[in-house]
Order: sequence, then C-alpha cells, then structure tokens
Amino acid sequence: MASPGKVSLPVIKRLPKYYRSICAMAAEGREKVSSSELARLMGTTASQVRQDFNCFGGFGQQGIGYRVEVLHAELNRLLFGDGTLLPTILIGAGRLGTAVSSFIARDANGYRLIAAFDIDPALHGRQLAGVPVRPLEELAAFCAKHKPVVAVLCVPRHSAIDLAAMLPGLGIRGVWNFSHYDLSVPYPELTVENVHLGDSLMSLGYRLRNAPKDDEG
Amino acid sequence: MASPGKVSLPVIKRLPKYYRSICAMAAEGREKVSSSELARLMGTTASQVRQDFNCFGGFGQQGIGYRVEVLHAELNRLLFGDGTLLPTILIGAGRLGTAVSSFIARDANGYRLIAAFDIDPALHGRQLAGVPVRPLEELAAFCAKHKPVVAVLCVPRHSAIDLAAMLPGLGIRGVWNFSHYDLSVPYPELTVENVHLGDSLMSLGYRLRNAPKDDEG
DNA sequence: TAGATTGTTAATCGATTAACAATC
DNA sequence: TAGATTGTTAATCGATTAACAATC
Repeated sequence: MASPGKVSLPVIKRLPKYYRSICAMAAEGREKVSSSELARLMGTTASQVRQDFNCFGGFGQQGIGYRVEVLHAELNRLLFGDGTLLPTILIGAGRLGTAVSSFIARDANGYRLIAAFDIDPALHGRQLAGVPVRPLEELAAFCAKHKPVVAVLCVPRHSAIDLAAMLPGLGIRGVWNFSHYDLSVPYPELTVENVHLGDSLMSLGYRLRNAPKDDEG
Repeated sequence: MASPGKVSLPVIKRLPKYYRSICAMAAEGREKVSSSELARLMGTTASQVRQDFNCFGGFGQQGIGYRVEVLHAELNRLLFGDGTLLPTILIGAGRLGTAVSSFIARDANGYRLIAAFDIDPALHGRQLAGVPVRPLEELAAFCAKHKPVVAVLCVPRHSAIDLAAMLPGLGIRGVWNFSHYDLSVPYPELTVENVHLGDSLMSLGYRLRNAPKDDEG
C-alpha cells in the first residue's frame, strides 16, 4: 500500500469512475464483482483495476473477487473522507458560475457551498444555490471568519490570475478553476483542478478534422 | 512529421495551451520566441515544446528560434483548419446547457451553434445563444436536413446513453459530453471529449484530503 | 482437489527529458 | 567564427499490461 500522497494522478482520476460503477452495482444489489468485469465496464484491463486498488491496500479476496459493499465503502472513504463536506466559495456568479453553483449544491460531491462573490453590484444580494452573492471586497473578511477551503473560480482569465495570488493567504487550499488560465503552473501551493472548456473544445476540433473518416474514405 | 492521425493525445491536448501563449505574444507584438521561454510559460521543458512542434513538421529556424507569427498561423490552422466553423447542436437546454451554449457562441472556438433540443416542452421556442430550443422529437429530421457534425450533451446520464447510440446514425461525428457517463468506451466511432465535472470535483477532494499540508505539519 | 481470481512482480509500452549534431 | 537554438536521436521515466504465485 502506497502512502496516500504517493498515489499517481492517473490512479486518483480513475477513482470517481470506479465509484460510479460500484454505486450502480450496489443499487442493483450485486454482491461480488471481479476485476475483469469492472475492467470491461470501464474500458480498461483487469490488471489495471487490481493495480489501482492495491495502491490503497487491496480490497479483494484472492480466489473470490471483490465484495461490492467493501469496494463501495472504501471508495467512499477515499473520495469523501469521514463525510465532512469541504466548505467552498464560488467566485464569479455569471452564467457559468450559476450553472456550476447548482451543480455543487445538487450533486453530492463532498462540497458545501457557503458563499458566492462577484464584482458586479447588480448581482449582490441575489441567491445562488441557497447562498447570497456578496461583493468581492468582502472576500478577505469572509475567509478570515468562515475559513473556506476550496474556491471555485468562474471568472475571466485576468481576475483568476489576480485572485489565485491572494487565495493561499486567505487559507484556500484547493481551486476548481474554470477560467482559461492554467493555475497549476504558477501556484504549486494550491491543489488545482483545471476545467478548461475552451481548450477541450479546441482539441476536439483538431481530433475531428484529423479523425479517420471511415464512413467517407 | 507524423501523419496527423498519429499525433498522440497528450500532444493534441497541449495545442490549445500553446495557442493561447502565442496569441498573447502576438498581441504584445513579440516577433520571436525560443522553446525554452515557451516551456517556462507553460510549465514544461524546452525539449517537450520542440518535440511537440516537430510532430507537425517543425515551425522554427535552427539557431534563431520560432517566429511568433509562424507559430500563430500554424497553430491556428491545426486547431481551426481552414476556419470553417463546425456545425453544432446542443442537446439539453437546462442550466448547464444554457451556460455552455453561451460559451460556444461567445468564445471563438471553431464551432457554430445551429440548434438546441430539449424534452421539456416548457423550454421549446425559447432562444438560447441565438437559436431556438426545439423538441427532441425533431432531432432526427433536423440532422437529416442540416447535417450537424458535433453534439454537445448537457443531459442526465441515461439520456446520454440513449442519445449516443443514435448519434452516429444521424451523422454526428463528435460529442462534447457533460453527462457523467463516459461515452468514449462504448462508442469508439464517435470522437468524444468528456467534461466530467462531478469526477473532477471528487478527485479534487481526494487530493485535498491527502495533500501534504506544509502549513500545518 | 480443481477452478477462479486476487496481489504482486516482471515486462512492455509510451511519453518525457536529455543530449548533441545541424544550422543559422 | 562563436553563440544560440532548433531538429532529432537516445536515454530515462512512469504508467500500463502481462504473468504467475498465493489463496480462497
């Protein structure tokens, strides 16, 4: 079993996919599953499934397989810890911010939205997924008092750069970044998940233009 | 120079990041740039920059560096082809769909939104980023007539599964998938970009809980 | 016991990085 | 020419896959 900090990023990124498969199985009442069946469901190999689980100590029984209930509990613990929700703020309450806020609030992903911020006075006071939109000037005071751990950035590129510089000082340790500026590079002290919608669209375009067109060629 | 279909996915995913850096430089009037400077900006190595560009034939001059203008033109061509926008439909016009539609329409990413679809009659006829929301029943007829190439899926998991099965038959070759179901596995005939917001949030949670807390430890 | 399936080590594969000759 | 920097080959690194002993 590797020490938790040592688990590689590709493995970590696969955990939610395992979790979803297992949740579906648990809901169906399945009791056991083999690495090869999980692999087929996820489009990978049985080897990878076993390697991945063994990063965390091995959840199976030799000769038998994996108990769905055990996998479910272990993955749940890995992804959500003891179940304490991570206090989270949203910065940028525009269209994207609004969509994202309801996503955080609705889907049980381990986060609790405690505030939203925006520079636009027209938005101040509005409710967003159950929290009011506050002026950006209140950010520092709010963080000092309520100690959010995660910031969701739905702001333009330049605001993201400015904000990221101050966030660690406010106690923020994680950022879910929707601005199209890659925050992982300049701010290694933050744990960042970049969701670069524009980049993903552009690379899709390249792949489409260069895909083997088996229906035409 | 590798044949276009052979360029590896990691390289393709870096193209938009190069493009943004180069656009910024072009805007500043910079004329030349070295692989090492680009590498520093992107948080990678000069070696990788040169390897990446050489997948497409090499855009630089030995001893000199890269001309910003050349890089800009080449990356532009790679990402956007001849500039023809890819005709695109949105399926699912809820909160997320709304945010995403304005993203497609506003940011110049090489796509042209030509229609939106939803099962909810309450949304039918509404305008979304300049196109009307249509009943889902019209999807097949619309595709037959207008030949969209890309579908953006902002629908729940189960609808995504059902839709993906029929999309190739309607001429759709690419999918930008926001449903939390991984479409790459069951539909290899589609070029899919999965944007799994839930998964990205969950893995962020794991990383935060297991990050080395240098401010506490 | 025989069959199945994990845990774990070894082999392979691919991507990244380093090195260096070519060239401006 | 000397210095700089690419293009390209070689070395390294890490992730994936295969193999197999352990075990139910």
